Amino acid sequence: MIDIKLLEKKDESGPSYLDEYRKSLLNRGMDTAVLDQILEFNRKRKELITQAETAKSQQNKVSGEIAQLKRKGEDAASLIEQMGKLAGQVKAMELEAQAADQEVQNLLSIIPNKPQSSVPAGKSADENKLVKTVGEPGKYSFKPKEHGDLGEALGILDFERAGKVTGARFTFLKGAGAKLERALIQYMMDEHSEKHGYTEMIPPFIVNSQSLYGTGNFPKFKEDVFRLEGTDYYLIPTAEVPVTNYFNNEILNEQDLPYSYCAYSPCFRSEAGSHGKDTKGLIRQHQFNKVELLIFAHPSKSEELHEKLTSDAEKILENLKLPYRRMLLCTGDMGFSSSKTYDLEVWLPGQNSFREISSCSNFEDFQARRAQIRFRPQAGGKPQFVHTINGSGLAVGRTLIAILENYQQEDGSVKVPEVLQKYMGGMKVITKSATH
RNA sequence: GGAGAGAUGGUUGAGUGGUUGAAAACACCAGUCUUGAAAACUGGCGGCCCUUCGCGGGGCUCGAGGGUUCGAAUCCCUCUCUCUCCGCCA
Repeated sequence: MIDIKLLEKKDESGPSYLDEYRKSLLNRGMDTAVLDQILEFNRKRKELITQAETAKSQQNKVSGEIAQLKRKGEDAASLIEQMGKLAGQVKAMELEAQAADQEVQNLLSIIPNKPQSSVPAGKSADENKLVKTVGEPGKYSFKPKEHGDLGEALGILDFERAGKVTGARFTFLKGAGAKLERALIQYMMDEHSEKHGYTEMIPPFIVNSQSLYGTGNFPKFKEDVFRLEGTDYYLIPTAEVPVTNYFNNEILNEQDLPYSYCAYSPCFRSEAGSHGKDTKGLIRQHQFNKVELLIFAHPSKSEELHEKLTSDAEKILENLKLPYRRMLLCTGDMGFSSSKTYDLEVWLPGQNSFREISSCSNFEDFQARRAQIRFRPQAGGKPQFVHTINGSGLAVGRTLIAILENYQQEDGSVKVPEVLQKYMGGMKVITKSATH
């Protein structure tokens, strides 16, 4: 949620927040008429509130007088009758004011965050900016295979049976594949909690609609999540949802910031609207594992901590010796709630391309405003919204893909990255004979 | 799933229809005292919204949402959550 007060603020000296926000909507390829509607509804809302509150003030005053009279044992019948009429009017005015407020909230909840000034304007992923490339794609004396073919041949991935048991976009991991997945989770959690200062967390994998609203998934992207029928429970699309809402409706102490968490969870996505996209292999599944990094930051520190969080995620790729690049997303490719996003893309020789493996965003106060997460400045001032930052550190399924494709050998076996070997019981190579 | 109890400010905890936004204590902040700290004393101390340049004024808020009433923390209804006992269960 963006701050409506900023939208209303006029700036004599330069372009106003409203002007800039309007421009950012255009950069995302969106219509800006909604802004005028919001401002108009808000003007109306204030007018109605003032009206209703004047009447209520009168009501409170006379109620007090009635109490006085009664206490003295005097007659208050005429005042009570008079108030009976006023009570009806007050109710009507309140309803009107509430309706206007609801309009404002509804419209406000479907407009995206305002990008930071360092975010390049652009319509699509083609206009994202390359920040850096780390590592060299390996040289192969043979044609590298895709992970799906490799995994099936090794007997560690089974797409067909998953299709039978559940449906498309699900997979069985088996033998060394299951072990590798587990090793990756373990390794990432250890690395972030022991070396990067995050507190481990395993959140609920099911949340209510309010939490999804808090992170910005609702109301606009309802169709992306799985709902448990007949309930207000939803399978989480990412640990970001439960963890961000961990502090919802709380006022934190300034000196306790930042709070940093690394959270493991499976993620469930309906992938509505992606029919026909990435149908092969593990790239786009309805269920996948992820280790998520999340920081509740002081506003003055959020940019710095966004950089740190992104580097922390990159460290995993570097330790696994996987070539990757960091992209700065342009306005058109950025998520709804984000003010700035870096994507980390890992090199996949089997597909001869870079694919997203982590997305690290600074949401500033956009989510905190929705979820009401604040801190009290030490000077005893008014509570302020914290900034939230999060990113995958990393998507485990896609990391497994990257390992299969980057570490494959001509005979179809796959070497185990050195840092993972101790988590794999010392296994150095995954071969077909190792599993059945 | 059955039976019961409960939800009040940062915390504990009073309060059952009329100056109760809410006693008290603790915590916290500021000041006095002190070389400093502690103790003691004094004062302050929820959040949101409308209005005002500011001082200030006003409204809402006692788990959430409705209702009764001139007036609700207090009465009624619905929901959520917590606790105890029983059943079931990894």
